[in-house]
Amino acid sequence: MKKNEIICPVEYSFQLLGGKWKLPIINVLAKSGVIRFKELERTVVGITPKMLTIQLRSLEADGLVERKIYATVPPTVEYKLSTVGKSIKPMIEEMEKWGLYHQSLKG
Amino acid sequence: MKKNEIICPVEYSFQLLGGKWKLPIINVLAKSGVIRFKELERTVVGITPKMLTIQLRSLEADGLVERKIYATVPPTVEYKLSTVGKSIKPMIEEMEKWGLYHQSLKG
DNA sequence: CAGCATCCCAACAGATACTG
DNA sequence: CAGTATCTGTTGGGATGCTG
Repeated sequence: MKKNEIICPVEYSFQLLGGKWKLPIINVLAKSGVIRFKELERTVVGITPKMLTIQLRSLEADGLVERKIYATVPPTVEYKLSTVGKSIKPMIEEMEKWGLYHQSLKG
Repeated sequence: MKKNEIICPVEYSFQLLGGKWKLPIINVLAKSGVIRFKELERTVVGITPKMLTIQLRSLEADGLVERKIYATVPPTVEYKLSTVGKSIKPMIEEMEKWGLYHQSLKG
C-alpha cells in the first residue's frame, strides 16, 4: 500500500493504526499506563522484539506513543500513550464493540 | 499478515476492513445505497477494475456487501451494503472524527 | 535489557491485455 | 458492461544472530 495516498479521512486512521501489531500494542499501553519494553514483549502475545521495535518507532513518529530512557544498567526504557494516543480510546472502543458484535454473528 | 491470527477483538475490524480500498468502497456504498460496478469504479478514485473486483468479493464473502446480478444485455450488477455492513457506520464515523482531529493537529 | 542487522518469503497492489 | 488473466514490483512480517 502506498502510504502517501490517503483517499478519505477514515483511511487516515488505518494508515496510523493498520498492520498486525499496532492496535494490540496500543491496547496494552491503554490498560497498563506505563510499561517497559520486555514487559510489552511478554504481554503482546507472539510479537518479536524486531516487530515491537519497528511498531513502537512508527507509533512514536506519529506522536501516539512516548518513549522515556533511563540511563541505568541494565538499560530501562518505558513506553506510554501520548495525549493524542489516549484520544484513540473512544475509536478503539467502537471498533471493539463492532468486532465483538460481528464475531458473535458467526458463533 | 497471517489472516487467521486474530490477537484482540479490535484487530478483527482490521481483518475485515484493512487494506487500501475497503473503507473507501464502503464509504461510497454507505452514501449511494445501491450502485453499479462501473459507477463504483468511477467514484472510488484511482481504483482499478481488478482491485475493485477483489475487494468486492472479499467484502461479499465477509457478509458486508450484497451483489445482485440482472440478466440484461449489457450485463448489470448492483452492489449495496448488507445489514451487517450498515452496522459499521458508527465505527466509521468514530474513525472519521478521530482521523479529522488528528489531521488537524498536523495542520 | 533493549535493541539493530541481515536474509527471506508471502501478501498486497499496479499495469496491461483480453472475454462473455 | 462487468469482469478475468498474467506479469511484475513493493511492502509487511518472520527467523535468526549480534551488540552496547
